[in-house]
Amino acid sequence: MNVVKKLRNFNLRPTKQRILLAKQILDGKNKHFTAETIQKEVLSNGQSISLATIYNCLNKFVSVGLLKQIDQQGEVTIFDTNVSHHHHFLNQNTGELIDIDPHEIGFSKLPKIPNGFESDGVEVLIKIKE
Amino acid sequence: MNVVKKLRNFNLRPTKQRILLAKQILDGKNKHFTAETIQKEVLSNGQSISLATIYNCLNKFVSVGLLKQIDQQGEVTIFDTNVSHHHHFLNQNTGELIDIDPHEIGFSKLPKIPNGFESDGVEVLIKIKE
DNA sequence: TCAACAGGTTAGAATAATTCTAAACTAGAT
DNA sequence: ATCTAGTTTAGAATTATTCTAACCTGTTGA
Ligand SMILES: [Mn+2]
Ligand SMILES: [Mn+2]
Ligand SMILES: [Zn+2]
Ligand SMILES: [Zn+2]
Repeated sequence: MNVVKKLRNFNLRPTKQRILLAKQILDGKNKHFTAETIQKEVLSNGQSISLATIYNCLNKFVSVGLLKQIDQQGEVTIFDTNVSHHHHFLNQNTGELIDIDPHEIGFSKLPKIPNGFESDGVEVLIKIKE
Repeated sequence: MNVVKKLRNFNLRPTKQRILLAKQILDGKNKHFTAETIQKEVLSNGQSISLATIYNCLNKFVSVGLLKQIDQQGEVTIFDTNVSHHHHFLNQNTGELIDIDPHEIGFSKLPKIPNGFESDGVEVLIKIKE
């Protein structure tokens, strides 16, 4: 079981629930999802897991770097399986996020970071509409 | 009363509450604030206004373009009196936003907008920490 | 001028995403 | 097999925001 190994690599006990979630979301494909949508997927798969556990697990996954958390527009937190540095299109009609490879964006000018601070990442959001 | 004129310009009835808020936030200085922080300011000024009204007014102000709404990190909505196109530093230590003039950022490369869509704005967020 | 009404305000209830509580369970070590 | 720290869970709590529905007020035009 590959997923168990991955969890162990991140010092996470491979519990039934974490394995279930990891199989669901860490399958190599990049996804954006919410806690609720994941629960629906799991339930419609005939399996079950509490929402509290999903939040516990997803937050844990984020804290070890298995997921990224994206807070944006409105009130639901979106999780992102693409933990490498990248940017997003935001489809304003649907709320859907689409990854943008960092190589597709180049800067010719950037502001100086305020004194006493250091940069902790630059995120570009390109809002699009039909 | 300048504020009344401004409200009228935006087809907003200059009610007591809107005038109070407009004086508080549309004083020419660029600010980022939440509904709660505005209420605290108003109350500590000896005046009073309900939170529902603050939300009603701020949302109205946003819908006519007097304010911008910024949803970011967590659950409180931040309003921005700078309605012109600009970017932000996000102080990760405090959650504070700092405006970045669009002239301070230049792009040497941007991705092509997906077919059937058009760009509706590019927002850069530079996360900083001490 | 002022009645009429569309639009605005408000307290408090409702909603909804997320976190907390505290009791039951389990993975992994010895 | 036993122990323990870590995990899961149902349901309660929290909290930002919106809704409800009754009351109020700015504006207008007779
Ligand atoms: Mn909102
Ligand atoms: Mn959160
Ligand atoms: Zn992404
Ligand atoms: Zn700003």
